[in-house]
Amino acid sequence: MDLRQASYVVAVVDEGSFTAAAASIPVSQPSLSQAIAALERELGTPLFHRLGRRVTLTSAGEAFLEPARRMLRNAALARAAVVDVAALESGRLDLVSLPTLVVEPLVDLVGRFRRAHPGVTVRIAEPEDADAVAELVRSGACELGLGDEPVAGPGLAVDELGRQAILAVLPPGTELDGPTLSASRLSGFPLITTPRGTSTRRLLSTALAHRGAGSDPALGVVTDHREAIVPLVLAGAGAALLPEPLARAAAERGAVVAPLARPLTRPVVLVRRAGDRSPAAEAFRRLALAG
Amino acid sequence: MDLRQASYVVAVVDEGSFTAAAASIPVSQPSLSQAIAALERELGTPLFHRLGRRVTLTSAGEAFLEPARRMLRNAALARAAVVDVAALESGRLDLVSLPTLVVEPLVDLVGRFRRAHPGVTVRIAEPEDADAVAELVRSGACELGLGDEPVAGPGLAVDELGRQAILAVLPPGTELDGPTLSASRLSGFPLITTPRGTSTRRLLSTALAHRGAGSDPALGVVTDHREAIVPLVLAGAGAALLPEPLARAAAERGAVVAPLARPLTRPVVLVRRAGDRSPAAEAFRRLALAG
DNA sequence: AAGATCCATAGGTACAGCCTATGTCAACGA
DNA sequence: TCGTTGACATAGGCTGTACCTATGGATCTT
Repeated sequence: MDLRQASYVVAVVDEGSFTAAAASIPVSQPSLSQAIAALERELGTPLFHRLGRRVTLTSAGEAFLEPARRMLRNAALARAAVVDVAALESGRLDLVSLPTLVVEPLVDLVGRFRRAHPGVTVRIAEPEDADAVAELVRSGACELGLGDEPVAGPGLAVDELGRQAILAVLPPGTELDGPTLSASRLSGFPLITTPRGTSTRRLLSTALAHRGAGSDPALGVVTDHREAIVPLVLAGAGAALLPEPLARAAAERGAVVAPLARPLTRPVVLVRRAGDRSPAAEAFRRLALAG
Repeated sequence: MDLRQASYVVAVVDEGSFTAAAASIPVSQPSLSQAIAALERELGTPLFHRLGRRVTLTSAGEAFLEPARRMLRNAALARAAVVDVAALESGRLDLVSLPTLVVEPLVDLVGRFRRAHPGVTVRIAEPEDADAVAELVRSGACELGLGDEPVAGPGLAVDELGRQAILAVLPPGTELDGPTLSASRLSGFPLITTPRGTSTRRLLSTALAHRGAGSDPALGVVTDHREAIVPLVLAGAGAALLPEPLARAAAERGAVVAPLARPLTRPVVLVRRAGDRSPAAEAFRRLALAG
């Protein structure tokens, strides 16, 4: 017996005739006939009734069919399992992440992934703006994206990994009149943020939105240099809204940090193409979902 | 991929080395090396770490192993299923049965078996005496035996198919003094039976045993011609003890039939060799156990 | 350091699978 | 009724591959 012979038998059953089966494999009809005849000779009994121009399974053929299908399925499984493992031992995983999510949680995830699969090179792309995360994933330029919006476009799927609190970061020495900061008090500060379209800027707009529709915050500094925001706050240039991990780091450098009176959080989501199932991407996703 | 290649991989894992695996298959060591190398080339990744004089599975090999084992198991299953079916479409089933069990239940079982498996020739042997049923099965001369004793000798296994009532069969016109017949009343009749060693004779001895140890019944006629017993009773030559199916038939021909005061039954058992599993015998056994 | 052991490689032979061409038989249509 | 069509079987030739023996190279042991 042979995987080839078994697959020929299955093909004949599925296609209904030797000729159609041979065409579907593809192999010549005589080759298929001979292979099945050899199998029948080996097993000592016919698997098909030849009825002139029709064939049907004998009872022996019926008995053969299901184990043969399982055998072929397991052959495919064995092959796929090996290929998957091999793909996790070499290859590349392209990620894209909002800048504010790189330090937390991305670096930890990448670290753990690299330790589990040292053969896989990880590349982390930087998006042009907040919408570019989903766009890079959609286009296939990156396999997975880390963002803060559950963008459920066609062909995209998202997993929420958790939520981050958004905190106000104020100049050193700022006096607080309570454990939290009202939005109006916040807008009393000159605000430091990044240009329109960035996720940091969108956070700010969201936080101040209830003050009045369409009114822009009073901006103190707008900069492309994200890494300058905390130093600017420390230098007294104004206040900023930052995700908790960045805000905590600023607090250690002397900034005054406080939650907003109306607590603000944002989701951390992993974006992927719905159809894609590359082993490396799948392993990364499982790792991210596990914690 | 190939059943052959997969079995080579499994053999290497089980034997611990290429050389030992090759010896166990058997195939030459270079052939096995080449076959595995070809498989690794096809899959695109090594399945074994070659560590000088030891080999261990790679992670790809680990992933390959279990599906491969299932695949091979299903291949064996497919082959066995076909062979089993084929054996039920041609071949022979040798049975042996006590004469008193041939009419009931054997003929019905054989009838149903033949209808289900018309290609299988059934041969029914006649035992020399009651012990010969088990002996013919033990020796392999017959595959299955129908008897009335749960003989659990070494290598033999039995299934109880049910129990038969043993009834007294009395000459026409006999007056009964109740719904049952006492053993002493029975032994008042001259008794008709078969020679020592037969199951019919043993039944008689069992029924009368409680009257007194060792005492033989008062025998009227002892005959090898089992089919003569009922006519002899009808002719007034004496009484007999017969299993219910035979007794009922005698009653229709005029005999007076009554159960014993101390009800007597015998088991109907199917005897087989413990190890044997011929498809025909197994099919017959299932049919018998199903009722 | 030499021997033993194990896997890989090389070279050659035989078999097995595939192909094209053709034969045979059953169903269908004129 | 007879030819046509469609489907499986058979024949012959070719190629690839699985097998073998012989040998090489590396590692562990004595």
